[in-house]
Amino acid sequence: MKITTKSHYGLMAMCELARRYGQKPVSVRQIAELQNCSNSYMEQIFALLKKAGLIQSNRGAYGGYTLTKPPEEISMGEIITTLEGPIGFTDCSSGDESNCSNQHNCSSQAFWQELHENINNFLEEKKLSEFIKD
Amino acid sequence: MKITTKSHYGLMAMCELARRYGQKPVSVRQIAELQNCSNSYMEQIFALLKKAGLIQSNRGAYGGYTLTKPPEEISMGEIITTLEGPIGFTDCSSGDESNCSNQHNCSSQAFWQELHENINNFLEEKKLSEFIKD
DNA sequence: TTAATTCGCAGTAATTTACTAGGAATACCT
DNA sequence: AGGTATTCCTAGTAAATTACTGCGAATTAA
Repeated sequence: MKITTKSHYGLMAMCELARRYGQKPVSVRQIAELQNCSNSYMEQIFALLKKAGLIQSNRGAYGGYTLTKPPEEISMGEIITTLEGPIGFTDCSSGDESNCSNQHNCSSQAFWQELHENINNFLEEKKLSEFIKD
Repeated sequence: MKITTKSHYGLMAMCELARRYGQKPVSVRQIAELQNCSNSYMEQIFALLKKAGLIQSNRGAYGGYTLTKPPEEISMGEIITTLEGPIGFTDCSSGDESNCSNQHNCSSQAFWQELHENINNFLEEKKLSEFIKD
């Protein structure tokens, strides 16, 4: 149970955008430099966040990215699932039991479902605004 | 944020052992068959669980594995971290900030730590006994 | 002694991660 | 109009991890 660098970089980037919410767009380059990350890789992360509707872009010189809504309205769940993919633990934990080879005796699927819900609830309640420094 | 098949199989196996707690040892083969999993692979999973002290083995014919303590005293956290490795999200989330390239502005590490704690607490409180069928 | 089992180690194919690279499209500024 | 800074798009790739397979030795109950 690890998270990938995409979430790591991506969340830091979202925090930076949140710090500058309401100001001019921030370029990928600025944020990539701040995090010792290559432009290309950071671009891909921003593309995911944009596709999910969390940020919007301005192309061309002096362009960059801004949040689409205030940091109070962005949940950590939105960010993490965008970057990490849906939080699923087993085939059965998401409701589809058809792939479960041990349907009759399997009591562990109930656990995966509870864990799933616990994490999702936590992530939905936590908002980006709670993690802005200064 | 996915779990691996090791946890999937391993937890099911632990549930089976829990169902038969106090009875004769259960062989790897029996459990592997139940789950459409190869003996070899299941053996490796059992080896991890044994190394962690969660189960004990009896070698030779009519041997197998049994839980080392009652299912009420085995937390899901013990099982999951044994099979999945320690639940760590970033270098900084575990307290060591030395690898964090953006120490000064980084407010996201606080979040990883909170998530970490949330999951760990959940896993520590949940006991294997809650997920025994019949 | 035989059969059933754990134990231990080696190897490997498939998948995922974590990038790198290059160029096209767009928009601001002079 | 031209130069520069940016997003956008796609392809490729090395390294790591996952999910196994296979073999053979050690052990033990019957």
